[in-house]
Amino acid sequence: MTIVLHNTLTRKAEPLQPLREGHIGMYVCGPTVYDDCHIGHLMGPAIFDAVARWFTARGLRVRFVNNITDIDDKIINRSRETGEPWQAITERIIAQYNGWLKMLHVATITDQPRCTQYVAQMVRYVEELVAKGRAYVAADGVYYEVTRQENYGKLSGRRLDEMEAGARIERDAHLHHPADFALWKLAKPGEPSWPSPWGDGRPGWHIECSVMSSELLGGAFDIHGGGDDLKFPHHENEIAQAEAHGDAYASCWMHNGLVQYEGVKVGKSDPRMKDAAFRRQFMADHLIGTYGAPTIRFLLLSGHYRRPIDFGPAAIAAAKTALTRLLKQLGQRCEAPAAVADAAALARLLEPTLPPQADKARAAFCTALDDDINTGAAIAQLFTLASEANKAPEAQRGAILDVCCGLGRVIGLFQPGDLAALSAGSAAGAGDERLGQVMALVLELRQKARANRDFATSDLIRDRLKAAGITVKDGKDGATWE
RNA sequence: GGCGCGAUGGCGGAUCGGCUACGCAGCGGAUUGCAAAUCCGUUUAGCCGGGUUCGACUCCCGGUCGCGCCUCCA
Repeated sequence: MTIVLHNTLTRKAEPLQPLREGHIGMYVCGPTVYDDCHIGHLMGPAIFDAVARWFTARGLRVRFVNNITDIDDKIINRSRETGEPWQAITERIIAQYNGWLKMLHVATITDQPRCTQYVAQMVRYVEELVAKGRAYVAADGVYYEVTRQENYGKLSGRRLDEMEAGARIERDAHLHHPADFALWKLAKPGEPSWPSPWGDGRPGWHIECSVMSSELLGGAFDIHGGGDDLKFPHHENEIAQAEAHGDAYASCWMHNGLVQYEGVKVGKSDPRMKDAAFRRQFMADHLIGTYGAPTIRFLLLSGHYRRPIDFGPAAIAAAKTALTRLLKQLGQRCEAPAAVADAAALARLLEPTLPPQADKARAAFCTALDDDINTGAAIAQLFTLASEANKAPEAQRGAILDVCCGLGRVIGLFQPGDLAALSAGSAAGAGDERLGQVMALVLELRQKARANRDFATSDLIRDRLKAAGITVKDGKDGATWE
């Protein structure tokens, strides 16, 4: 077994070689908590949850750190605009964020450090950078000096002289170089602040990840993940700080593709975002409320993590249809409690003898995930397994579906309650008990009509209900509606 | 201007030097009183021009187009 991962730093696929035998330290940049969660915030955790789950199934012990930026200019500004205390904003959004992660079955995060909990360590870290002559104190804070670094820009593949030529970097009088960035920002009156040798203030954005990752995972760790948009400047600057500090930092960098709409990235300053209805399409509450959390997880995993994902309504609806079909076929076995699969659990799934085609699909599932966590190709094998189950003799069917369900669960699909979560969005009012009783009566009367071969009455009932937005389905165990 | 990524069937989206990806939609069939649902089967590919090769969607070179980053972003 060898897991191969694409490393952004080397731009090559490399075999995963844990720094510490049997263990993986993984750090994934989390959100700045100043506003309601959108799908971009959830993408990283969901994707890297699948990564962590696969590592676990392959016998590795994963420490998965996902930080929270809970102090930042945006938070301060929001508080000023709304009057809500900044701590109240961050607490509220963190609770919301964790709620969504739970619904998406993100279960592998082991640490969720907050920036404000590590300010003392950050101050110490910055002091060391200043002492080493890699940072300098200016009028409004402490800055990292990029020109003192040999290979600044190696992650994103850019050079300082080229960047200087770029028209979009504005010269700031007190910076030694336009690419220098803040390690510590001195507070203006009324702003939240922490003490430091340079005066009260708050940490810069990039320093928190360098500090928290090394605090929790050590100065050298296995994997650093995040959205593709963080490659520069955020991750580049993390590397810069860590190297100046004397740390090896992350061996492998993984970047997930970003949210798109009709082929174009949906970003913070996208002109389309000015339209409230457009913006709403990407909010977590809208997506999860409309399509169900399992659909969103499924969609996120149905391609390759490095590719962007288009969140057009048609694509999401297709994902929902496909997932619903699988879940229905798998049935009750998805409702059993599911733990994150370890090596023993995966071994149990690989053990049963299956018909050749199903066996091939099962093997292909693992191969796909070993190959840079190709969840899309892996999911395709789940469909193949489901299809093979239908073709197989009755006696083998259950065994194939058990394997299919089990494998899906390895990447966090097919969890208890998923099918219900999918229908919850569409069947408005289904939870109404009185409506349920009325419907039971209506269907009973219709059944009587059908028994008498009075199809005119039977169809009248069905058509009228259809017009009212209720679909009647005759199954072999009686009719159902939704 | 610099750096990087991509171009696959009606749509989304993988793999692979010769063998069905897969899903959605469509079509045909089974089932059904008729539908729905379900199941089975199935049509439609690989930007353009060169090259390597017995053979390329797959490798190499060139072009075209699209996208991302170079500023806040997950």
